[in-house]
Parts: sequence; C-alpha cells; structure tokens
Amino acid sequence: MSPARLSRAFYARSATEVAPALLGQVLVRALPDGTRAAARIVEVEAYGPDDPASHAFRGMTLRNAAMFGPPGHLYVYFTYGMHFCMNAVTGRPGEGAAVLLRAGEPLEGVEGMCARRGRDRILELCSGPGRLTQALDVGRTEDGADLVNGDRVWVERGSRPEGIGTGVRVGVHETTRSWRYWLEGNAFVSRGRPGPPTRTRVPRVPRVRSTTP
DNA sequence: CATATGATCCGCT
DNA sequence: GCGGATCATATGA
Repeated sequence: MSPARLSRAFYARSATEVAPALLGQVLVRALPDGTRAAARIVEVEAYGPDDPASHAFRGMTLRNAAMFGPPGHLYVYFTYGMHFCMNAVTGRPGEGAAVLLRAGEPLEGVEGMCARRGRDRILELCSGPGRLTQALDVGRTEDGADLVNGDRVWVERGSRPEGIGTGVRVGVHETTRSWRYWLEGNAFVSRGRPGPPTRTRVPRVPRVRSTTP
C-alpha cells in the first residue's frame, strides 16, 4: 500500500499547529516527465491572520488569492525578481493563513534536483525556500494546486521528528512571534540564524586611508 | 568564515 | 519608486 497522504483535516488547523506538524513529513512532486522528486520537510514558518508579516494581512489580491482558499492547497509566490516560494494553506477558507516550506532533505529524484539547481552538493539542493521550489520544479503553475486530491504535489506521512527548534521568522522584523520551526540539529535547515537570537554586532566603520595632506 | 553586493520582477505606497 | 517570507558570488579577515 502506498504511503498515506496528509488529509484535508490536517491542514484545517491554525498555521502554528500545522507548521511543526509538517516537520518530518515528505513533500512529493510528480514531475511532468512522470518521475518523482521528494524531500523530507525540515524547516517551516507559520503565517497567520492578524500577522503583519503575512501576505494576507492587507486582504485578498490576485497574487495571494490561494491563501484565502480552502486549506490543503499550495500558495506559490514570486519574489525578488527571480525566486518562487511555496506555502501550504491552512485554517478555514477566507482566513488567509499558510505555512511557508523553507527547507527539505532530498530523498528522491536527487539527480534531477541537481540538474535544475545547477549544483551537485546535496546540502545546497533544498536548503532554502527558493532552492526548494527550484529543486522540486514548483512555480507559478503550481499556485493553488490541491495537496490532498491533486496529482502534482502532495505531502506524505513521514517519520516522527525527535527535536524541534523554534525561533524568529527569517526576514521578518518582529521579535514577539517565534513562528519558525526546524528539526533540531538537521544539516539541511537553511541558514537564517537558527538558535539564539542574532547577537549584537558592532557596525564596522569602513577604514579610510588618509589622503596625503 | 564573515559580511557585502548585484540580479531582476512585481505588488503596493 | 521602494523594497521584498532570496540566492549566488565576490571579497576580505
């Protein structure tokens, strides 16, 4: 029997419940050529309603429409002029909550991932939200894809994680919510300053060579 | 190893 | 115009 897909009910909870529950599960992508690519989810971030950092905070637009749809669908957005990021929509329809999939550990289809990424080091294939989408060939076309009944992307039940670390979300200027979750000690977690909050850094004054008087 | 910078689109102010 | 839920590369310690 084939591995169990996560159900609609799994996603129909708050983003902060779903996010840690996604750690250790297996993200599967059925590629256009009939092969599979898969990665174990090792790092995620929750984005909820009433969350200024969320794309849904200022209401529904064409771009974030998938976030306001039913849970268990994919929300894919384009950013920085060159990268895609993918989220699993959570909560209730109309709520606007999602979990950003930030990093994974390559399990299947590694050769194809290397080709799409243009890298051969396993650690650099899925360790970051933009890297993950590129490795799994997820883009605009997958925005809104159904993770529960669809045939392009889904999540299968994986292994129970041992330890979970939490911290501030990457690139979010807000320190109250610790909504980033990762598998403690896992080498495939992206660098986004895990562990203790950023230590205070003294800005280095650029050294200026004095011009001859 | 660390910080710095350029790439390159698009949604929103 | 601005700056972003980013990444690869260059450069300096």
